[in-house]
Amino acid sequence: MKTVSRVMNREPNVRPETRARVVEAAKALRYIPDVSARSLAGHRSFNLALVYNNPSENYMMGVISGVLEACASERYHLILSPVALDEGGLLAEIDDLVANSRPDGLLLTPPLTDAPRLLDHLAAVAIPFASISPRRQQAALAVAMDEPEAAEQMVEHLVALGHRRIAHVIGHPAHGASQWRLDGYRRGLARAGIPINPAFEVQGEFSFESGVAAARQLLDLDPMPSAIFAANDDMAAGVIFVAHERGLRLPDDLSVSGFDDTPLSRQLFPALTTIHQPTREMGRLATIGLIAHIKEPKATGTIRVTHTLKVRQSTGPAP
Amino acid sequence: MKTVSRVMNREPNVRPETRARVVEAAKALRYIPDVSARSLAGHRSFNLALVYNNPSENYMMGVISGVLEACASERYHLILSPVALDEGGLLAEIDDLVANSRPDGLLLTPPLTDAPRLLDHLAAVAIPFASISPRRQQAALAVAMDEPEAAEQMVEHLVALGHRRIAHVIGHPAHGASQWRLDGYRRGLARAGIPINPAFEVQGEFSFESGVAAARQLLDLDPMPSAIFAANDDMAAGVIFVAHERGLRLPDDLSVSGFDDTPLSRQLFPALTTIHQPTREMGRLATIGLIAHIKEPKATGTIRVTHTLKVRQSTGPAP
DNA sequence: CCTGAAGATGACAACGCTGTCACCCAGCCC
DNA sequence: GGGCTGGGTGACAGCGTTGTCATCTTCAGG
Repeated sequence: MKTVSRVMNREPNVRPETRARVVEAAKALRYIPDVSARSLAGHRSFNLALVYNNPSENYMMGVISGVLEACASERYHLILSPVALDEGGLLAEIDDLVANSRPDGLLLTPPLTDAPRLLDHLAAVAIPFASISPRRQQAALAVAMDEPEAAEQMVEHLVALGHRRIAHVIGHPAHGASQWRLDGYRRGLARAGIPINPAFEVQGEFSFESGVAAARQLLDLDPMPSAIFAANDDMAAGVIFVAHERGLRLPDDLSVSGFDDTPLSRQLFPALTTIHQPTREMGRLATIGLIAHIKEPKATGTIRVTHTLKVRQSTGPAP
Repeated sequence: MKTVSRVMNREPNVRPETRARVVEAAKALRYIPDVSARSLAGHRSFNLALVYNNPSENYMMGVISGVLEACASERYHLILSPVALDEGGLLAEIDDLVANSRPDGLLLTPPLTDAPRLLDHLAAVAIPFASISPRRQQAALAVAMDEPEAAEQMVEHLVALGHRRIAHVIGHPAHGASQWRLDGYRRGLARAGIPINPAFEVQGEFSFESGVAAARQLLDLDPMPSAIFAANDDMAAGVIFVAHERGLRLPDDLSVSGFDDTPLSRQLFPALTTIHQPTREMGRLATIGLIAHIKEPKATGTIRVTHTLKVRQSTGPAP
């Protein structure tokens, strides 16, 4: 019995021949270990929890599908935990989650990756977690993209098209990505020798509506920017909306670009130039890394993934 | 010990006074039943599986969030199971799911709600399931909207704006909703005394790209339709894309409408007139119903939810 | 050939609940 | 008052694994 257990769990110290016999017998009998019994006896749940509070459904769907893929191959289950952001509620919800579902590990997405009290709390209860795009690596494991570099590259693209009056719609202040992308934007301008114009940096919060508001503000300026780089696709959609509203031709009168490459970016008119963020891959890698870390606590580190500039029709030569 | 079990499971035959004492003690000791032990001893997993194969991420996110809400309140876990559609793979994946995760019930979304071999299989292995928008009620429990009625109402709206040349982009042939919406479209025309024009019914498959293709076909007609009603929002986005491409003014030259009221519909320009489908609520109700059915197998039936016509800026008076 | 170490195997007791069944007791009927 | 019914309570044996530890086997080295 114990030998079967060893074989099913890929543990060492079983003769290859014995192992083969067990595997064969299991197949013949269609034997599949019972998850409940395994977790009761083994003190682990084979559950991972994906904790999120993210305005963008498209982003989450990408992450989720990657996480699911990895979970399936590692025979773990995924618990989705949408949570509130306010600190009191957040900690209570996490406690609830941990008490009830006893996940073996957590996956955090921005902005939860940087909620100090949450991180302290997780450290206190000693539950391993992996972070996707954290501001700083505080998790055992992190998956990240070079966001400033990507944003800089977007500015470069616009500069190459002849733009000099390039505006930026900043993301939600609580997300690390907002700062990174803003930094990249500024670096891009600096590299092109374009001075920073404070009026061209408008605060948004990653939502479509905030993009609309920012665009109205920017397009009221005189001279108005010839290109607007929004920190995500949803806000870029808001910018495009306002541009259409005002009868501007895109990209002739105004270039617009986004960040994330969500499905939305292909469905807008004109199709949106954006940075492809491999959300699915990030979810997958974070999950695989987390599971490895659970099995072998010294497996830690940061995994880097690469972005791609997707040039579509929403950007063109400066007027 | 058994009495505690009864209290925690809200079983009858415990004196109110005893019950209160148990509840109090549980709170004082922060006692929370162990899920693994409960499922091992009780032969149920407290897992529900949401099985889906759906092109629309927005639709699924709506359903998922409703399902999660219900799961949280009923203390169940959700397992997400994206599956292949081809029959061989599908059944194998379901078997795998059932063998490994032993869910207490399944939630099906279109088009899986109508895959005959899948339904037979589920009946054979005697696992309860609930269907969201099934073509016919074959599940113990179904949640549905009056889709033909909703589509008819959309046509009515267009007719009221003076449109007579109203085209329809049909959804994916495997989805029951496609037929319902087509039926509703035809009923709407019939009621307005407008003859059906076969050239105005173009097959799509619910994707943005198929909407683009359908739109090109429809806008090449002479005379072209003055309004295009697409069977979902993604295809409507495709129609809007092509209309912009051709320099048509919306809604002055062409009215466009969709179905589902996904977030996309508010982010397009002009904002899309569509039918609001309460996906979140449908997910929630299906889940609650399924859990009720698991506890009490004679709880069956169809739950109706109501739609709403959302008039936005993509439809206007006929030219 | 013997010894010892390391590898391989298996016996057994948990793990923390629930189903079953026995028991107790109050209240009711005759 | 005796017998019966049914609600309330709890004892006990699993549920199907894994961790621990004992035992057996193998093989290298003396």
